[in-house]
Amino acid sequence: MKKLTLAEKVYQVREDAIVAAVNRLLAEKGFDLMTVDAVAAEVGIGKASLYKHFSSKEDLASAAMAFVLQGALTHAAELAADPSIEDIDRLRSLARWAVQRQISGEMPALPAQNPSLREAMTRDKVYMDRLMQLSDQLGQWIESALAAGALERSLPPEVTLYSLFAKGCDPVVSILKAMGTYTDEQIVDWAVQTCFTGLCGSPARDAAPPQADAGTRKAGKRSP
Amino acid sequence: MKKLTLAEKVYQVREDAIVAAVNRLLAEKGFDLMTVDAVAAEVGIGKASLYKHFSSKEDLASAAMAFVLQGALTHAAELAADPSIEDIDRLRSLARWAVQRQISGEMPALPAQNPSLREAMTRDKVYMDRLMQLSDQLGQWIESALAAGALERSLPPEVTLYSLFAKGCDPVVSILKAMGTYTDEQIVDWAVQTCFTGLCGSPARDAAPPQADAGTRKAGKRSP
DNA sequence: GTCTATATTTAGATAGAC
DNA sequence: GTCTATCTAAATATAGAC
Repeated sequence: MKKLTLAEKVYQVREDAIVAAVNRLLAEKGFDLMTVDAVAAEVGIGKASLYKHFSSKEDLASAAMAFVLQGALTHAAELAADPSIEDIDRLRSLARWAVQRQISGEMPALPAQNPSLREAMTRDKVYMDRLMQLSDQLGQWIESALAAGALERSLPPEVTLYSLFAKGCDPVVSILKAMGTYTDEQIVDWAVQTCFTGLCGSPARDAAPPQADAGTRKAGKRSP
Repeated sequence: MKKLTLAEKVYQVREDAIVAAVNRLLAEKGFDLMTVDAVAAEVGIGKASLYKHFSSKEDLASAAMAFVLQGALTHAAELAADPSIEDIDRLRSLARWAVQRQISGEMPALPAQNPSLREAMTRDKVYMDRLMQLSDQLGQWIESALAAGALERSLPPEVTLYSLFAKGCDPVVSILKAMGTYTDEQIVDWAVQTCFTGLCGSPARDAAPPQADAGTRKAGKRSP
């Protein structure tokens, strides 16, 4: 680690504030509806100052995703450090982390169809490095969980990997959240559950408890 | 049914062509990157003529979704007419229909976060009627499948319903399709499979066949 | 490096002739 | 109803003073 001058520290702090603002706005509005003006306003700086840090709107989005990936890598490292956890549960925990981040409004929503955005992200070495690092880690856990019989054998590891990444932008989570009927915790549980055991659940399990949803609905919004 | 004059028929045919073009362009580019100019060019008419049929870009998108819902209702009616099918398989078939439509480039991609688009769609009576009709039909099948023990009891019917609708925009399908490694049919199978039995699969089942992926990869693109 | 003010571009929407 | 040509608004990006 290089020691930073005061000016560099100030610069870095501002840049972090920018990334945080972009992160929140991307989660709220998505890439296309987020304007650079709104980012500048949220940070409290002029728009021209923004362009001294990032040379395009696409670069802003890329930096936000790189930041999120940093968080994912940190969480993955914690999971890897605990030898008592099964690999399938490491995958589950990371999926849960992604869904929680989404439901708390901190997961950028990027349109996969935007070519200029894709190009900017593939050119971002920081983003790409972290993405590959995370993919590698997940890939190892997937292989291991497959060998242990904890994952469906007929699914290629790639399919499982992408399915896990996709949980970060599950539209069902947004819809349920917008309804306001259930607690965030309950929605996260369902999202992770449907990801790993599907809508049909585990046929091996016996009948669910009679009142499975007791205490899962928000107070004051119970349906008649 | 009212009898149409020739002029009305011509008008209707052109309108159908517009909806088809919008449908394809929405699937390819998504709402934000689809321009009205591109729609006019694809149909082969002037942009001003478009606005004689639809008064806004949002209305175009809404008409495209209403058209897709019409197709879903037709498929649902066919399933309902065959008494030999289990309700859980009706749900599966409809999910498969949606994924197939997506993978063949005929499923509009609409951003859920766009407020003006949401407003236009909720104001579109045709779209809303079909949406409710389909939701009702699916809701009945879900209740019935739940009673038969074919769906996980701990999941509220709403959650299952939205999860099925969400299969129409599953990003995993797009990613796998873009990779070019697998056949469309194989990708559809996996998408439906992960939806209903998840990444872990059914623990009750015995070991999968040794070479589960035989014949599922596209020719000439087999990995080393 | 930060700001105000401005340039440029793009795309949604419309006027008016036919 | 359809077309060409145009208007307008919004948003990305930049110039130039401090």
